[in-house]
This record gives sequence, structure tokens and C-alpha cells, in this order.
Amino acid sequence: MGHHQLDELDYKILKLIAANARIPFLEVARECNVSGAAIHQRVQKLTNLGILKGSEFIMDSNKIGFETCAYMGFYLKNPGDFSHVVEELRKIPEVVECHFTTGQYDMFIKLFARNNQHLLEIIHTKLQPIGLSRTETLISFREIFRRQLPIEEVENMD
Amino acid sequence: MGHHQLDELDYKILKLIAANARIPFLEVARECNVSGAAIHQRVQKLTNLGILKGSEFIMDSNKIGFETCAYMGFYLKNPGDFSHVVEELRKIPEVVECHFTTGQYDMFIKLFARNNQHLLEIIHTKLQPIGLSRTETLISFREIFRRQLPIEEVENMD
DNA sequence: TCTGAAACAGTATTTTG
DNA sequence: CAAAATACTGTTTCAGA
Repeated sequence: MGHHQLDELDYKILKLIAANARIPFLEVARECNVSGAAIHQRVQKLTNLGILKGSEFIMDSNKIGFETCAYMGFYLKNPGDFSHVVEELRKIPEVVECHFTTGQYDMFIKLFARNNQHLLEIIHTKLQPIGLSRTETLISFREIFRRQLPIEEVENMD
Repeated sequence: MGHHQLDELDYKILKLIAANARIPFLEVARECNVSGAAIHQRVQKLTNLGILKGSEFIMDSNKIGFETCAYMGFYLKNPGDFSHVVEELRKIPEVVECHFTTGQYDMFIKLFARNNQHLLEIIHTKLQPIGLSRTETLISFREIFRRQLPIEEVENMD
């Protein structure tokens, strides 16, 4: 799947910067016992490979005014309308994740709203008009934890 | 809820650094027409307020060997066992999000696995023994998009 | 092809007002 | 919050393994 080109150093770098995007590369270099230039080159390589897709700050959603986090699964009224629906979902800033799924639903999204009232408003005025059917909403009462993917080197089959 | 103490500059800073954790603060400063020291102080303030909770690199899960992304909702066999279950879930590195929810389930988690076979393995050997009941699993066939919370200044009621 | 030492440009952070 | 000063980092270059 393309990840076997990564060696131990790559994984070590990923593990360090995944958990802290602002860690100085020189500090990463010291922990890995290589030069800063090496880290710089590796990070560039990982970016070029599409493994690193950018960085972001993690914010407390409640503290910036989004008290309600919800997940929604739904079917489409007109299957085959996928791409249109996706485009419409993209226009709704409160929708922060969008997945194609198998099983219970056609699609699955995560969204934030200022409060439960605002969530209902988004569902009624923005989501329903798109053409969804059999929607089910799940409200997260509290996010207990959230973290990065486990980064470990896997069996290298050279 | 505590977010009314933020002014326009705070929101502008948040918007810029949320989308790119490695943007130089001096560049943020230029875009905001303030000094670098101001940005530094604001970021520190936002961190102290708990609004900024760290930073991370975004990685392509497929490219580091996690081809399967799943969501699972479930009830607990012994309600009241919440904290024990949470502790057990924390020990499973593949579980990347954990929520208390209302409605369909007691809890809801997001997890990654190397492939579908690995997912089943995790469910059977790690999750089921914890004491979950009526689990439902939803497999994300593809993550279409993923982005940050919408950051906008809301009505200031000073 | 990859590494690491050196050099430069630029940034983070502190101090001061 | 701005300006200035210092210490440090990001990035490029280049020689060598």
C-alpha cells in the first residue's frame, strides 16, 4: 500500500511531529540523532508522498462557542446523486467530516453547532433540503478523548 | 460560555493557525497588522485559556497502513461502569475518539485498523471483552473530506 | 542517494517602555 | 501593544560517504 517505503526514522519523525506540529525540527533531529537537514528532507519527502497533509491547531470546540457535536447517518433519496450531495455538504461549514459508508447508511457526517437549537436549524434549513432520507442523528454528550492514529513500524517485507 | 472574551484579533489568529499550525507567527502578525510580540502573547493567552489544546500534523491514514476506518456505537452491560470502560478504551491505541452520547447508544467511538480483518480482530479480542452490548459498527468506505471547525466571531454581548 | 557541517536568512521570545 | 535585542530555528548549500 505504499507505506513499506518508510523506515524507522520516518516513523520516529512522524510520531514526534504528529503529536506536536510546532516542535522545532532541530529538537526532532536531536531525538533521532541525525542532522536538522535530514529531518527537513524527510519531512519534505513525507509531504511529497502525501503522507503528511498539513497541520492544524486543536481547539476546544466548547470554548469557541460550539457546544453541540453530532454525527448523522443518512441515505440519499436519489442514489447516484453522491457528488451533488457532497458539494452541498461542503458548503455547510458546520459539517467537518464526511464519509461514504457501508452498512447502515450511504453517508455519514460529523458536524458542530452552537447549541442543540442551532443543530436543529442546520438540519432543517441546510441538510434536509439537499435530499437526504432516513437520517439518524447522534449527539455527543461529551468528547472523552481524541488522539492521533497509532504510528508504529509494521513488518517490512523487503 | 467563556468565548465572549475573545475579540476580532483572537478570531483572526485562530483562523490562521487552525488551518496551518506551522505558519510563522510573524506572517500571522503581518496579516493582522500587529507585531510579532502581540501574536505571541495572544497565542499564549489562548493556550492558557484552554482554547488552544496543542497542534498536530494531519496524516493520510491509508498511506501509513490504516485502510479501515470505523465508527462503533454500543451500550454498556453494566451502566455505571463508564469510567472503567473509558480506561480500557484508552488502552487500545486504535481507538482515536471516544464520546458519551445520547439517544441510540451510551457511547460512540472512532477507530482505525490496518484492514477489515484487523478490525474484526480488534473488536473480538479487545473491545468485546470490555463488556459492551448491542454494538453496531459502521465502516467508512472513504473519507471524502475533513476540516476544522468554522471559526467566526459571534455576537458580542458586552 | 543520503548524510551532516556550516552559513545565512528568518523566526521565537524576552525585555523595555 | 510596539520596538528592539538576543538566542534560536528553518532552509539551503556543499562536500563526502
